[in-house]
Amino acid sequence: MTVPPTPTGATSMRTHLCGALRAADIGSTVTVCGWVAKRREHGEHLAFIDLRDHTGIVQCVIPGTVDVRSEYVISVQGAVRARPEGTLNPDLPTGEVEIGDCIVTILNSAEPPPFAIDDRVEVDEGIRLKHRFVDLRRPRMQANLRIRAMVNHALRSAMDRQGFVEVETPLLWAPTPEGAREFAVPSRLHPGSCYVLPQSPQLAKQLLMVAGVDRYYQIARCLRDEDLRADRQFEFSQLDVEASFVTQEDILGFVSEAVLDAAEAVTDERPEPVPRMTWAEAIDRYGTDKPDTRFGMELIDLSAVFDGTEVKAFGAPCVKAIVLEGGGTLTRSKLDGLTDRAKGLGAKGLAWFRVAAAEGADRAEGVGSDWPSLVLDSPLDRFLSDGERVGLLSATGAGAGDLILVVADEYRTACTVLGHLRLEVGGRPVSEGPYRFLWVVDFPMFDGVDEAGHPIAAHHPFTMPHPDDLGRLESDPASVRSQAYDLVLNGWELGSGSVRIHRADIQSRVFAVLGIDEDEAMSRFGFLLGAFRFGAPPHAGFAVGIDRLVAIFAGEDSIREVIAFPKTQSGSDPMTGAPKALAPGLLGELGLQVIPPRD
RNA sequence: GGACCUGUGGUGCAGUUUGGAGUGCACGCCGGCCUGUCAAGCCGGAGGUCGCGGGUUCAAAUCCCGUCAGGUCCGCCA
Repeated sequence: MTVPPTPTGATSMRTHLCGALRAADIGSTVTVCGWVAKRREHGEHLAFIDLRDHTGIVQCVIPGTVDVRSEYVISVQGAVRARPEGTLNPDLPTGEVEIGDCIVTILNSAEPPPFAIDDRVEVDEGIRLKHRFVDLRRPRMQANLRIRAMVNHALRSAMDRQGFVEVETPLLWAPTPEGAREFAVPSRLHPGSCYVLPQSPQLAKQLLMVAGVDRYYQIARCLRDEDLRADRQFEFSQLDVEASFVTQEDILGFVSEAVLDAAEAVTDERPEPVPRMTWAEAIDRYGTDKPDTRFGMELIDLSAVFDGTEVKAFGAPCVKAIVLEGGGTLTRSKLDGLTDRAKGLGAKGLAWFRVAAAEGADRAEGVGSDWPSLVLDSPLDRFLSDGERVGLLSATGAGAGDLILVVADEYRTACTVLGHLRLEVGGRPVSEGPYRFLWVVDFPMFDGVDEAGHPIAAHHPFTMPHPDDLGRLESDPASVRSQAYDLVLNGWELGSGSVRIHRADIQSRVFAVLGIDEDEAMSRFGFLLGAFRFGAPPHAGFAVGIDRLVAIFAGEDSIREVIAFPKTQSGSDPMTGAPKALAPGLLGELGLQVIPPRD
C-alpha cells in the first residue's frame, strides 16, 4: 500500500520533499528539510547523509566532512543528479538520484533517539509510547496516520455525496445509566454534579432526527470506561450515521457505500458488495456473531450421530465439532491447553480425536470418511460404538492427519466455545488479507435475563423489533428478532446499528418487557421520550468503528498502531503520566474529596 | 476481579530448565582511520541496582513468595 506524498510540499524553507525526488528532477537545484536518518563518512573528502521526511529518504552527498548526528534537523541545498553507474539503490524509491555538492544548514541538534527510528526493529510498547513523538517518526507509523486520514476523507466524501449533513454533538452529556461505564466530568459551577463523556452520540443523533435533519453523520469520538484490548481503547472514533424515513435496507446501502469507498481509497481496489448472514446462521456455522469468513472450519453438528449415546461426555442437548486439517500433529500438551481453554470459556470439557490411516490401508487418496481405512486416536475412542465412529468421520469429513475437536453442551455454549477454538487453532491475524466484509442481520431482540427475570436488551432499548415477531413480544420474547445489524470485517465487529422505535406504543411495550416502568423510563430517557411526542419520524442508523477499520487496512493487529497517542492496556499514558492525582485546590473547587483505597 | 506471557548496558536478544565472578551476541553511542557508501567498512573505548522488595542458600539474573510495568485473553464493552 502506497501513501501518496503531499502534492509539492514546497514552503518558504524548502522546494521539494525528500521522498519525492526522481530522475525527472535531475538538474534541479533543490532545498530539502528533514531529519538525519543516517550518516556515512568516508574521510575528509566525502560523506553521505540519508535525509528523512514524512515522504521518505533521499541521499545527500557532501564533498567533505559534516558535523551532524542522527536525528539532527537540517536543511540541505544542492543539485539533483543521477547517481554514478553502479551506485543506484533499488531499495529506495529515490535510489536513482542523489543531491550533490550539498550545503548543510543545521536547524536543530538532537540527542540520540531512545530507540532506532526503523520499521525493522520491534521495540517494547511502553518505551514506544513514552517517546511516542519519536515512534511516530517511523515510516510505518507515518503511513498509518496518513491511511487514517485517507479513510476519514473517503468516509466523509461518501456521506456528503449521499446527502448527509455533518453535525457535531456535545462531549459533555448527561449520565444515561445503561450499557458501558461512563467517564464522569465533575462540574465546577454545580459542585457534586457531573457531566459524562458520551459512550456514543446515540441519543443526540436520534434527537437530530426529530429535529428534521433527515440525514446526519459525524466522525464522533466515543468514550467508554471499560477494560482495554487490542481492539478497544477508552476513546475511539466512529463514523456515526442516522437517517429518517428509511428502512434497514437504506442504512445498509449508505454504510456499504462508505466503507467500500474507504477500502477503495486505501487499496485502489473496490471489494465485492458486502454479503449478508443472519445472526442465527452466524452462531450456527461459526459460533460467533462476528464470523471471520476468510477461512472455513465451520462448525459441524453431530447431535444426530450421538443421539442416545452411551458416551457420558456426549450426553448433552448439542454436540458440535470442528476439524483442523493436519491438526493430528498437535502435541498432547497443546491439546490439554485447548481443553483448559474450552473449560475457561464455559464448556464442561473438550473431546479430541486424531484421525490416522489404518494399518495397511491405501493412503493414496480419498480416505475421507472411508471407514475402516481410518482409525481414531483419542482417550474417548474405546467408548464409541462402531456406528458412532463412522458417523463422526462421515459427518466431519475428516481424513488422515486431521484433528476433530468436539464440544457437547447446551446449544449456545457448544457453538461459542467452538467458535473461540476455531480462531485459536485455525485463525489468522486480522490484518492479513483478503478483506471479508459481512453484514450480520436479524439479531435477537433480547439476550439473557437479569436478576429480576426480565429479558436484557441485546442492542439498546430503542431498537425496533422485527415486524414479523412483534406479536410474540410479550408471549415469547426470547424468540423475537430485532431490526439490528452488525458490520463485520475479518472477524472484527466494525460497527452496529438498528432501526429505532419511533412510536410511543411500541416503546412502552418494549420497556414493559424489559421491566422498566414509566417513571424509570422518564427519569432515564425522559428528554428523548419527551421529544418523541413532538413528531418523531421513522429513523434508523449505524456507527462504524474507524480505528478498527483503519487498523485492518493498515495491516495492524492493534488499533493502538493507528492512534497517534493511545493508552496502555491499564489505561495510562507513559508520555504524559496520565492519569494523575488532582491538585487539592482543584479538587476543592470541584467539590470533590478523595477517599483512600481500602485494602 | 481472574488466567497466561514478558522484564538482563540506550535498543533487540542469549544466559534462567540443572544456583557458582555481570559471561556473551547484534545494533546504537563515543574516539580514530577511510573519496561512492547506502542496515557502509576497519581499529579502539565507554556504558549494567539482571524491573522492585522480601525469603531460601556458603553463594541467586537463575529457586520460592510478594509487588510494579508492558502485552494477550476471560469477565466487562446496551
